[in-house]
Order: sequence, then C-alpha cells, then structure tokens
Amino acid sequence: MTESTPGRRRGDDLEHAIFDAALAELAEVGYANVRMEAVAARAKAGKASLYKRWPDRARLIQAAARYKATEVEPAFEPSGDLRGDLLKVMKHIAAQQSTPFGEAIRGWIGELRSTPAELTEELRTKIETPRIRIFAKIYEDGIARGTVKPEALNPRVVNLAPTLITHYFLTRAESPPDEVIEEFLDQIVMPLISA
Amino acid sequence: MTESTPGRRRGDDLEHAIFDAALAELAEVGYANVRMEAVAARAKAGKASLYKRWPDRARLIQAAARYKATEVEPAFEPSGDLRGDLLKVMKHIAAQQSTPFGEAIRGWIGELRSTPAELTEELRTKIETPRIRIFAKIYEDGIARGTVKPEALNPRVVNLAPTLITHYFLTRAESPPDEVIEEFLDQIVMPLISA
DNA sequence: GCATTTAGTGAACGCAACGTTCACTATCGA
DNA sequence: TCGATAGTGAACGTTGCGTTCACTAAATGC
Repeated sequence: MTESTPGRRRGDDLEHAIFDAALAELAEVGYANVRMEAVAARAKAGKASLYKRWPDRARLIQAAARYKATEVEPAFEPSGDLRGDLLKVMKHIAAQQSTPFGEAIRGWIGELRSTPAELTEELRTKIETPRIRIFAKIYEDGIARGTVKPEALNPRVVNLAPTLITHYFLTRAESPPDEVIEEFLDQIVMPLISA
Repeated sequence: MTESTPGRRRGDDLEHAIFDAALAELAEVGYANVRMEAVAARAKAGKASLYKRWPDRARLIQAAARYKATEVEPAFEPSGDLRGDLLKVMKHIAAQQSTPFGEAIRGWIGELRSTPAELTEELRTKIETPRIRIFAKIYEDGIARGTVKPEALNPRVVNLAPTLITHYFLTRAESPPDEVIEEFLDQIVMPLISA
C-alpha cells in the first residue's frame, strides 16, 4: 500500500525514492550523464526537494551510493577452503561493481580533484574497511591452519585482492570476468600469501 | 622568436598551443572543470578552431594527454640492481601521474561508460604497453641473473607494480609518496617475484 | 609581387542543464 | 481543527555547449 497511494511522500519515504531513481539513472546513462531533472522526474519529485537535501549532483549520488552500500554488506565466515573463500569474496566485489554502485564509484573518481579531501577519505575508508575486515579474517583463518604466511596480514597485502579487481574495473568499462579473477588469485594472491 | 610574434598561428603551431593550454587548465581546475572556452581563451584561439579539430572536450583532452605522453617516454636499461631499478621506474610512474597527464587519466576513467569501447581499449593499451615492456625487461634481466622467478613474466604479474600505483592514485587525490611505493615494492612485488 | 585559396578569429546564437525562487498545497501533529 | 512543516511544479537567470558566419591573416600559385 505504501507504493500504490503515493499521495505526497515526505521524509525518508521520499528520500529513498530519490535514491532509487538516482541509482536507476546511474545504471542507465552512467555517472557523467546523470541529470538532476531526470532524477527528479523519475522519482516523481520536485527538483527543489533534491536541492533541499544535497547541494549538487556529486553529493546526491554519493548519498545514494552510501544508502545502497550499507544494504549490501555481507557477513562472511571462512569455510576453511582458502582458495574457495577468496574466490567467492572476490567475485562478490566484482559483482558489486557491476551495479549502479560501481558507476557511482567511477564518477566519484573523476571528481576527486574538486572534492574536499576529508570527504574523499571518509568515503574511501567506508568502502575499504569492510573489505579489509573480510580478507583479514580469511587470512587469519589460513594462518591458524598453517596454509597462509603471517605476513599476509600486512595492510597492503590484505588490500591487494580488492585493489586488483577495482583497478581492472576502473580502467575498463566493466568488472573482471571470472577467468580474470581466477588469474589474479592463482598468479598473484595465492603465490604471495601461501605458506 | 616563434613565440614573440604570434601574428596568426596555424597548423601544428596552433595545435600545440591549444594542447599546452588544455594541459594547463587540466592542472589548475581538474578534468571535470575544464571548459572549452577557457582553453580557447588561454591559447588565444577561437573556439571554432577547437571544434574544427576535436568533436568535444573528452577528445581534446585525450589528444592533449597523448601529445604529452609521447614526449615522456623513457628509454630504460636495467642496471642489475633489481630493487633499485623497480623503485626508479615506479617512482617515475607516480611522478607522471602527478602531472596534467594524471588528471587526464582520472577524467577519462570517469567517462569510460560513455566512450566507445575501441577508443578505451586503444588508449589503455597505449599507456600499458610501454610499462609492460619496461617491467618485462627488468624481470628478464633478473631471471637471467637468477634473482627473479620465471613466473614473473606472466602478464598479470608484469602489470602488478603499475596497477598498485595507479589504483592508489585513482582512489585518492594524489599519487603515492615514496614510502608507500617502497611498501608496495617490499611487501608485495619483491616477495612475489624473488627467486 | 599580386590574386586566390586555406585556415583562424570572434561575436552571436539556440539549446540544455544548472541551481534558485516562489506561490501553492498536502500532510502531520498538537 | 488549525498551524507548522515539507513537497510541488513552473518560471527564471546563468553558464557552458556546440554551431554558424562574416571577416581577416597567412600560405600558395602564377
């Protein structure tokens, strides 16, 4: 019923509708071509409602991406199958980048230069932290089993797998296919961390 | 004297002036804020002259970056000091990214979605190829000396060092400082390739 | 060295999207 | 029920885009 009789939405209801519209636009036309008027129209909202909440397109899309990102957080438990676990998480990251969320990231990169540093930092941390936690967990598990070197817990190493995937995604139009992910895993990550 | 009496420039003379103006703008205001009118004004050229050559901002900046990129090509010979050579080349890449060239890359990333795939592919190859060649040379040299594993010649591995630097640059506002480059080298690249 | 062709200039234009404003109206909560 | 709050939608000025055009400087040919 919430959807069938919009009447006039307010507060979070409206905000979520705007986010959904923004993400849909993002997916359809890509970051550079998202127009505020299109988002407003799609959300069946007034432009003024957007500008009342966010000062510009960059902030709106950032907010939308954040809204989506918090939804997608997976609670992951290592199974003991090191390669299998890594592959699963890496594929998950790649899949996540194939959504509007990925497009948001791409756009954010393009505008880093004209974004306040603290905002940049905060957003990057917000994305990296959960990934670091998951990989650290997997590596700790491996270390306990003796299949992974203790050095794998070094922050640069922990970040390596997501870095490879993200770099691939950013420098092409799409995120890495499964074969490439397996190459990253078998030719770089596993050789580096294996005990 | 070429500069002192511009009179009315044409051909390559004018084109280079436009490139320089574009790169200067890129450095000053960042990709997203480069305006055609500003480039034209800076180059003391008419807007029509820009549009006669390139269909839009993206193409102009790409052309400018390419013009600059070909200048910067280093001819590198391995010295036999594996770590030293790698460090040197990695620092060079990082330095290159701190110039307008880096800003051009950042902008190009942001617009990948709305760029023809073949253009994307071509540009990426153009950037990657010389890097691959240099790292492959260094690794081959190391293999010959017995300090590097033969597996280091795997394309994914050869690309690893530039990938780390580029990823750092793209996800922050600046390219990695020397300490970080050394961490990449000592914690990831060297452990992976050392025999 | 003069006339013709080629290439650049700069001002003007229509267009699209930005970001703002305002009079109006639906919803909430006291 | 009534006031306060929040959203609507149309209009507006502004900016930058990409194009056009009459004009002019440089190069080329004779």
